[in-house]
Amino acid sequence: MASSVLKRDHKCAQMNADLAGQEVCLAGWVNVVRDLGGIIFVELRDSTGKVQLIADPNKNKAIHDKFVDLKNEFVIAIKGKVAKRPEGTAKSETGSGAIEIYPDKFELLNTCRPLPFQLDQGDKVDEALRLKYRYLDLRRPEMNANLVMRHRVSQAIRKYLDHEGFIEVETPILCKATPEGARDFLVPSRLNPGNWYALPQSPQLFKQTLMISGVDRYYQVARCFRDEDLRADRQPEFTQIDMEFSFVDEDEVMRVTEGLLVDAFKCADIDIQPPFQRLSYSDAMGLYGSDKPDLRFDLAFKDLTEVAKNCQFKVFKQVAEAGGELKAMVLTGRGESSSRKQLDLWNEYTKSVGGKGLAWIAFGKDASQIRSSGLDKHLSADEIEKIKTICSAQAGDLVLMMADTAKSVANVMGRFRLKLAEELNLIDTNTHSLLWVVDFPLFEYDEEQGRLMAVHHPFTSPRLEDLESLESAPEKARARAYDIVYNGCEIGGGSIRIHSQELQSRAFAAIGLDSETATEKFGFLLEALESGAPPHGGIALGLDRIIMLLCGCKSIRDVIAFPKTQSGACPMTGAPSLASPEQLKELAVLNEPPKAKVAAGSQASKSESPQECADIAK
RNA sequence: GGGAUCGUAGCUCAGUUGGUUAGAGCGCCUGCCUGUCACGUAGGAGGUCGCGGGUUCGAGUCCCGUCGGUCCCGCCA
Repeated sequence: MASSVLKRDHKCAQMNADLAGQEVCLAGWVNVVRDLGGIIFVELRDSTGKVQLIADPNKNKAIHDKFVDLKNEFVIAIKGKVAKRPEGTAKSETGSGAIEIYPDKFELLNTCRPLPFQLDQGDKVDEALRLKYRYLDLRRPEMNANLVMRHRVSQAIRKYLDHEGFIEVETPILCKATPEGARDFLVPSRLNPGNWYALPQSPQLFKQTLMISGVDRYYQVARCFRDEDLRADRQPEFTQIDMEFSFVDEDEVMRVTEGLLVDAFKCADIDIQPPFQRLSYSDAMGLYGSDKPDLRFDLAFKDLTEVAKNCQFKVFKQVAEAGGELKAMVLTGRGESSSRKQLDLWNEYTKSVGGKGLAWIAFGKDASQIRSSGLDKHLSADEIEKIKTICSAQAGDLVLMMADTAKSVANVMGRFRLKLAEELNLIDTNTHSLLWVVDFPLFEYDEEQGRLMAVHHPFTSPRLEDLESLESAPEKARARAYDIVYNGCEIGGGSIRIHSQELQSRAFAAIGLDSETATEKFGFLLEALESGAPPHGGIALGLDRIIMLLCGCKSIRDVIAFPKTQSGACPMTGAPSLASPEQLKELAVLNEPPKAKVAAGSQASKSESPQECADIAK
């Protein structure tokens, strides 16, 4: 087909009644054809919107003859006069719905085969199919809008960071594997047989190095790679807004991040007010059972451990004496309306997520009316009154309680809190809750590996007052780390780094990284720290998640142009696929005989014999 | 690694206790229709019930396995 003769001079969204009488040239896709037998209406869609074209056989026979053959998703260009729609036929008062176009020139730029799914039903179509034909999926205005939102936010962020004195620096994709953290993606090195690059889990070490290089403030819209199992909000490759600052403290990192988010949220017409609330990790866990609490609703935990300690109810008392906790949530006004069946269901839920069970007291409107999970038999009236007081419960309220180890109470009640909020519709979707969670512990004991692990990463600075405990009680040391949480989602996190070689070595030692291994893995960093490293710190924001939330999507796949399925496959291209024996040989990669399992949609690889690949292993 | 759930026409789905020729809406094809905007209307084509095995006189339906999608746990500094 010849290239376009007609030259587009307008976009659909520019059409309005003010252009009536003017000649315009538009190009786009046929959204729908409504052929009434005589007159034909064609909806033209481009990246900005839709506009109605008319072919009237009495007015322009030639155009009508061509419009008869149009089908959905044909690509056309037209030139014609804009006309205000006749009285009573306008679709909207303003914009392109108020006008229609009578083309007098027409060019068919491309046809379109019958498609595997209808674009106007895209939101209902199986996601595997959408991914296989992603170009069609993205053609849908809703998906297109997500891409535009992502672009706008990225632009706003770049502009903001430029103003704040950041420069964008690109860091390598082919990196060195790191011992801590997620599983690495590995890339074989042809030039160094048997050696492997790792794809970066984040540009962490490079950005710290840049600070030592005298780059005052760095940022990057950085692709990161982690070979872990996928979730609705996790892809094997994802994008971070990665930042690092020289000569900085927590307050400045937070100020800059807050300003950045203000500008980003503005792209979605959401106004947020800095400074954001700050909550310590221990308060977050103690009050909400989560290190990323959703504060759009309350349901904060009340601590009843004192009551448990002194009561005669064995279940409570034993837990309290063993160092555990008794905690409660109060459901206002649900004392009478919550049925036994409902409470049983909740009890079952808490058990299903690892809890030991739910105790409850329902206070009736009349003070003498109390229902409970048998607690009135084990607790004195005095103790029940005490519970009521500590919980600030009123007549008609329901108190839900759990006794267990602190860790289990936080975990189970934290989840239960979210379930209740959703089930009872306690979340006001118009509120936007942003908060900082601070004072994370520096290390956490890992049962599996039998050693301490860095909670954030091993370059995180301890709080100055906790320096001593690095050796004496490392699990008590708090980190100069911070997470940013939006509506219960972690959208970013960072820390002030260690900038002294001596302290960095102590931190490595605390997680059992001996100096030999540390030197092998991070020798360059330790050397760099000795070479005039400025104090520095930074943060990384999860761009995919932020865009997902701003777009109101349930999965980051909807805001990533070409995402992967839960098994890490790309149904459109067929990645990953088997490598040829020649490739493997050249890369000096021996492979196990594959079990003939081929990733979804992997057409290219189907023709290859797994046995062939196995042969060169010998 | 584990749990849950889904897989029937191009798409979205229905399909009873296992029982005749597997249905609907949309899309597609062929007509008719001059102000539609989910256009209307008449007709037509279109099925490896994901795949393999089993039970049964008989399987879309029951059982086992397997592949794929999604959600979750583990995992993700």
